[in-house]
Amino acid sequence: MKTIAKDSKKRVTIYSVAREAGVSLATVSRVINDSDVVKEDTKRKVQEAIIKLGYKPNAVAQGLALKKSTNIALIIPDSSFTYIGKVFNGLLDVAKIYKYNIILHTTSSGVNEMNEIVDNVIKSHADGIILYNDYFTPEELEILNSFEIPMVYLDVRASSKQSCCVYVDYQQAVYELTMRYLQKGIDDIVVIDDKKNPINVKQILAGVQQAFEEKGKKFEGFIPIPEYAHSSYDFLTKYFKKNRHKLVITYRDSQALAVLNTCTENGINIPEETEVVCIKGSRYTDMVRPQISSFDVPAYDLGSLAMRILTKMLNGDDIQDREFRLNYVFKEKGSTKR
Amino acid sequence: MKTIAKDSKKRVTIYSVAREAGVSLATVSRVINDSDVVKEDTKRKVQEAIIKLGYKPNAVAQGLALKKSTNIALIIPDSSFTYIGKVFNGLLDVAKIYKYNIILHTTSSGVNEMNEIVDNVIKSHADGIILYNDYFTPEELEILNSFEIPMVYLDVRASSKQSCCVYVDYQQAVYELTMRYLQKGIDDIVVIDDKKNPINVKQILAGVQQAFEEKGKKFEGFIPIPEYAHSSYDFLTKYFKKNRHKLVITYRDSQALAVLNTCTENGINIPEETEVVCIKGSRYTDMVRPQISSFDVPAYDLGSLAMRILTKMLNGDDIQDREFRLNYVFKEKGSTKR
DNA sequence: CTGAAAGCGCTAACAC
DNA sequence: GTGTTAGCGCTTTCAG
Repeated sequence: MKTIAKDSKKRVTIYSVAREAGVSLATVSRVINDSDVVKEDTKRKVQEAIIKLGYKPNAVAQGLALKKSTNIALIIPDSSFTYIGKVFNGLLDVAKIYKYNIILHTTSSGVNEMNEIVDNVIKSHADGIILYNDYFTPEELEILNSFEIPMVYLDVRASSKQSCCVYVDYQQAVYELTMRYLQKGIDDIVVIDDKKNPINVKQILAGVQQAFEEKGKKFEGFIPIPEYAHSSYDFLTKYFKKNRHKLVITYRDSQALAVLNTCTENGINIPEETEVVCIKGSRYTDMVRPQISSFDVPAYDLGSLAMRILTKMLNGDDIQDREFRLNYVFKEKGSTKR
Repeated sequence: MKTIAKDSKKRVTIYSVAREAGVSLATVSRVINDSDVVKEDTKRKVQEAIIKLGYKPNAVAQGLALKKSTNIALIIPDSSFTYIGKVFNGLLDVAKIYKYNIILHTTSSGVNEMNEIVDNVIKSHADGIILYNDYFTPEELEILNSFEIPMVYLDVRASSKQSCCVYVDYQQAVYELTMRYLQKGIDDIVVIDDKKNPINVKQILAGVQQAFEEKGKKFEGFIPIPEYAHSSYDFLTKYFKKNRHKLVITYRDSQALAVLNTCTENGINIPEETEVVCIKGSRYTDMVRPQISSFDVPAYDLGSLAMRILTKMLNGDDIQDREFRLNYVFKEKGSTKR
């Protein structure tokens, strides 16, 4: 029995299917695109041919014809990954060298590689962009915007005519937190810098300052991480050997852990003498002892909402709100007093 | 002064550049592909036009013409992400619904969606595949392999004619570890199950069993996580309230933490009474107290090597070895005795 | 050294 | 309902 050679290495195209089914390629196209004008009978024939040949439409060709690639660029700082992140870093570095795109675009702090990324995003004809918590300069954003690709900022409050954002109001969260302490008469509050999340730290500072100002005080508790420090963990370990404060606010879980460990090891009781709050709670803030009080951020929703909004934009739907705020919950644990 | 309308929303193509430079599109193509046959003078003209118009080649069209997409599919279980992973989960779930491909393909345990993933990978014409630590069934792999797309397994030891692997020999690592304990006369050793990393657990078990067998003993210390358990963390928390062992081996950091916390809270001294080893060390295994002894796995290298090998395969280079083993280092910390 | 033209696989008018 | 055909933007022979 002679069939279309199944062992031929040639990828099966819409032509082969058409031939096999004895119809034109237009008809096959209609079938795979669920057009309802095709007669039930022909449709069946085509579908059988598709299955028989194992045909799968070539998305690249579809992309060319439709002028849309059906992929979206996700731009994200490589520092955002934890363990598995390292694997990604490796993958992506080399992929970049060899010009293979993993459409996960990561940015590394310092290096001015934004142009390269914009380039890649444009060339790959991403239909939309999701930009996670990153520090593009206004000029770079301008360039990105000039291509008028729908974009949503993730975890950052910013928007423009072509973009929306999904964010958590860290400023408000920290404002409320600070306010509670100030009302208790506690103002020895410090905020730890986080080079990897400058935007968030800025928001945290804004929240603290807002509270201080409202109370007629001046906030001076910002603790920068010096350039020479190996890591913020190292620096904090040293800093808290000598200094103590009533309330320490950190963004990342690892920083909160550094404070926790150092204080404990130096006989400073937590939370009696020093209280610690981590803004971005994680599984780990719950797994250490004492557990670290933190904000519960709806990470999943942040992602899904961003994507959902982007698809709406791509769909040409009318979007009234451009900024979507998600709520947080303060989880009071062992690192703060009741 | 009249220039090609810069405010026209139409994306600039190779034609526009050709017109602007007063050459044919073939020449432009040669220039952007660094062909050396173009006269220096024309090349310059073209390059100027490119810059003037801000031309960027359309990778989709190139993909069609060259029959290669220059992107590679990365398949990875969604459970592999930690915090940032959750964001991804959200992004990807919705992206899938709307048929937008983030070329990061994630698989979720349980659901039989492998076919869908294979489909996507094929349709998107990925030139290569990296498969991270996942549990495709042999049949599914068969299908994937049938397309003869170069593939590298990451963190799993497996290979075939079209695929290579980059892995860490967990079995050997655990074998050595177990051997040390057995030689000290300690055989109350348990291995904790990890539903999210079945392959690795299998390797761990193999290592332990190998050591036991060599010592003429039978290993019976496998602790499965029952189906009804909310999470392995919860289960372990309960289990170690009532049971104690000399050495506990876990794969994930969170499981080691669960053991650590529970033992400590129940007055079991670590490492004096119970020792804990986490196979996959992380930043967190170092950040808790006591620090958890673990294996240092070269995550970055795992990723970069995998990608490097893949590019070689895509390049048609001859590859003699198909399996690449990377080394681990045992980091002895506070959760084990010296 | 450069241009003309075919073709990559598919979609979308436009005919019939 | 279904087939024909003209692109989508680019690469690559093949002429000149």
